[in-house]
Amino acid sequence: MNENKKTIITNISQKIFSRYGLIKTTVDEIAKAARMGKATLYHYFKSKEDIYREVVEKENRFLAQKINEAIDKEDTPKEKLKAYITTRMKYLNELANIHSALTEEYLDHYAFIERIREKNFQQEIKTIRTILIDGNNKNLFSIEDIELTSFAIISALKGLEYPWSTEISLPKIQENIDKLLDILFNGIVKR
Amino acid sequence: MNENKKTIITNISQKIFSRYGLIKTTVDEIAKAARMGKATLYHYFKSKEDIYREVVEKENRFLAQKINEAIDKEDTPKEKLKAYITTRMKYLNELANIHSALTEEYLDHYAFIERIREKNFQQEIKTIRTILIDGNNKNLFSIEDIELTSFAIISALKGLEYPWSTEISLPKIQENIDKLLDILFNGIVKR
DNA sequence: TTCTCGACCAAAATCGTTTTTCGTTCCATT
DNA sequence: AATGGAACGAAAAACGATTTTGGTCGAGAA
Repeated sequence: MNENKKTIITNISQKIFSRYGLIKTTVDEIAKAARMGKATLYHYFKSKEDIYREVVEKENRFLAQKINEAIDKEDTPKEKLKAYITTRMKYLNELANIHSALTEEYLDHYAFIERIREKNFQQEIKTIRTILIDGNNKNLFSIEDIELTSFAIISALKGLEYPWSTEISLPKIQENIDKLLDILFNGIVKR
Repeated sequence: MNENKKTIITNISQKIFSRYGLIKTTVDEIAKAARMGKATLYHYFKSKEDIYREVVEKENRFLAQKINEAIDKEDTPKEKLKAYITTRMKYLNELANIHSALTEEYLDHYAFIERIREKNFQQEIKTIRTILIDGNNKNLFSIEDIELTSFAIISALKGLEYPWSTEISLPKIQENIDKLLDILFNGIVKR
C-alpha cells in the first residue's frame, strides 16, 4: 500500500472539500486534481465518504495538536483555558472541513460525522477536565464536581462558537471572550 | 377596521404556522380554517408574510411577558437570573413560531425576521442588564462593565439553547443550567 | 363606505418522463 | 500490486406540461 499516494489524495481532496463541501465535490474532480484515474482513488479508499472522513479526522487531529501546543506553552490554568478557547476558535475558522463536520445540519445523518462530533466533544471534555484538575491541584480553583463543571464550561464556550448574533465586530468578539473567561473564573458575585 | 377579525386570523394562523412552518402553510388553508375568503385575509393583512410576522411578534411579546412575570416573582438577582433562563427555555420550547424565527436558517433572508431577531436580542440585553444593575445596587454583584458582562452572559446562555450535544437527558440539562449559573455567580477560582 | 368572497391572473411549485451526472466497479495493461 | 479508461446502474438534474398558490379584481351585501 502506497501511503504517499493516500496522503496526496487526502491533501488534495482536503482543499476541494474545504471549498465545495461533501456534496458539491465529485470523485472525478478529486481524481483529476490528483492526476489519477477514478479507480485509483478506490484502490486507496473505500468510498467518497471514506475520503471525506479521512480529511475531517486529519483536521480534527491537527486541531487537537494545535490546542495542546498552545496549552502547553502556558503555565497557569487560567492562561491555559484562555489559550484553549482562543486557539480552538482560531483553528476552527481555518479548518473548514472539521468546522463543517461539527456544525452543518446536512451532515447530521452520516454515522461517521456523529462519531467525529462525539470524538471532538470527548476531546473538549478531556482538555477542560485536565485544566480544571490542574487548577484544583494548584489550589487556584475550587471545584467539587469536575465533570459537571467541565460540561457547563463547554456549554458556555459553545455560545461563543455559535453564530447567534450577526453584527459583532472582531474586536468585540475578543472582548467578549475575555470578559466571559473573567466571569467563569471570578463570577459576578461580590468577593 | 375590525380588530376582532384580525385577532381571529392571527390566532388561527398561529396554530397552522406552528405545525407546518411558513412555507408549507398556504393562505387558502388559513382562510378555510378561519372560515373566510382569501381576499378577506388581504383586507386585514398586507401579505402572507405579514400574517406570519404578526404571529411571530405576538409570540415574542408573550415570551417577554412570561419572562418578566417570572423575574418579578423573585427577590434576589440570583433568583431572577435563574428564573430568566429557565422561563426563556421553557417558553421557547412551547412557542414554535418565535423559536423557528430565531433559529431556522431558511428564514435568514427575510428582513422582518432579522428585525425580530434583533428585537429579541435587545430584549435579552435589557433584561440581563436590569438584573445585573440590581445586583450591583444591592451590593451582591461586583460588575464594572455592565454592557460587556451582559453580552458575555448572553453568549454563555446561548450555549444552553444551541443543540450542540445530542445525548443529553433532561435532568442533566437542568443540572447543567444550575452549575453554569453557579459558575457565572461564583466563578471557579478559589474564593 | 366598509367588508366580503368567488373568479381570475401570473408566478411558483409539482409531477412524470427523459437525459445527464456521478459513485463505484470491471477488466485489461503495466 | 497498482493503474486507469470504459462501463454500469442508480441518483440527480433538466425539461415541459400541469397544478397549485399568493395576491388582485370587481360585484354585491351590509
